[in-house]
Amino acid sequence: MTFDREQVLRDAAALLTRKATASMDEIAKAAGVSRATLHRHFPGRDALVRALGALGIEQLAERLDAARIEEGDPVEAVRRLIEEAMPVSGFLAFLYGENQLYAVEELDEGWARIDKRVSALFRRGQEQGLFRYDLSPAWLCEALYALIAASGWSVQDGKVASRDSARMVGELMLGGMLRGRS
Amino acid sequence: MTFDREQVLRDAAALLTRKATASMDEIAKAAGVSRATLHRHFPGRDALVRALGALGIEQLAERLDAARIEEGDPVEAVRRLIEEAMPVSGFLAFLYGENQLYAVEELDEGWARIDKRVSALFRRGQEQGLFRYDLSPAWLCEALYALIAASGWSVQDGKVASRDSARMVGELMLGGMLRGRS
DNA sequence: CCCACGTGAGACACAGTTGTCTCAATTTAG
DNA sequence: CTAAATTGAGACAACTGTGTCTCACGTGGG
Repeated sequence: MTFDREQVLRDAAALLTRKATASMDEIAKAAGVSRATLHRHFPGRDALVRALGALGIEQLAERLDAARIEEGDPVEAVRRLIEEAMPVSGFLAFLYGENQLYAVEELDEGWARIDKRVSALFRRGQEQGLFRYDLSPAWLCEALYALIAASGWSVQDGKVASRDSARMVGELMLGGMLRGRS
Repeated sequence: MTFDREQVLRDAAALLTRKATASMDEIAKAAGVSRATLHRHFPGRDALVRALGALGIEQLAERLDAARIEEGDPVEAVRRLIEEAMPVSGFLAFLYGENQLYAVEELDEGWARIDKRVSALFRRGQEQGLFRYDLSPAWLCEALYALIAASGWSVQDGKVASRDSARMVGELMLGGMLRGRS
């Protein structure tokens, strides 16, 4: 049967986010392949972790592109960002978690680029008088990633319905950061 | 010199939250003791993890008590809760993260009790017409833990000033969940 | 000053995991 | 149907981390 590299990396990210100490054998089982096959495609645990980090960065960047966060009304851009990020919340949780499974410069750089774009969106909203100034863009970024990751876990744990998750994150996040409220 | 059990567990929690794969030697170094001493006080990695989980549960419960979250105005109770939880955000991040370093029933039970009290606070606020109904207590709990944990990391990373962290969490959280807006 | 207690350092045996390899079985493509 | 490609299973060597132990050293109390 065919080896679905992307699916294996998704499964690996999901497991490693919850159990960073998972062995290669456990990862292989979670991905539905054998340990030998995993080793054929990734020459070592380190290579596997780097590959899933790189895929995560790539897919997150694609989601930001799809959300067109540099365009239009910042409030709507934040909503689109949340909507688009949900399907890759597993990768976001992995990358954001900084669980130090990786210490790869190119992943740090990739993450920094993503963070910069999101931070710029929050700053843009503040400059337009839409978002509160007293909540720093740095904090708003951290909060957003934490809520998206948390919602991914909540969906996985059945605590939140998948179709509700973007709205729940969006309402809480935007409700807290919009200006013009008491 | 004296062995400060609580400080060692705090240091261990801080390291393990960021690096779940940290070895006993790394944990010992982070705590400023030798691996032999760590093994003298905790008969194994498993015992250490259980001990820090138990301490975390105990201290979080004490913080909830100090915050008196069952009393008075729910909005003020949430503020007090956030304020009191900040000093133990490291333990919260560890327990909430469910990184599966532990699978100890008594820790799960302890966490479930804490979660129940926090959930009851959100429900009480909803019943009094103060908090939005469309954001479930389950989600509000997850979001709160995620934001408190994130703020702990942000302080540690220098992205947020320690004195600002409770306010940042509180404004975002309460701003998003209060009724009578937009 | 002396003794008891506790720690750090390091050695050592053991267990688990990793990485590699081989072979049989399965799948896929022609 | 056949051949090539790929996978699963398991063996094996090497490596890492754990848990235990011993000894020397430092600290504190009497």
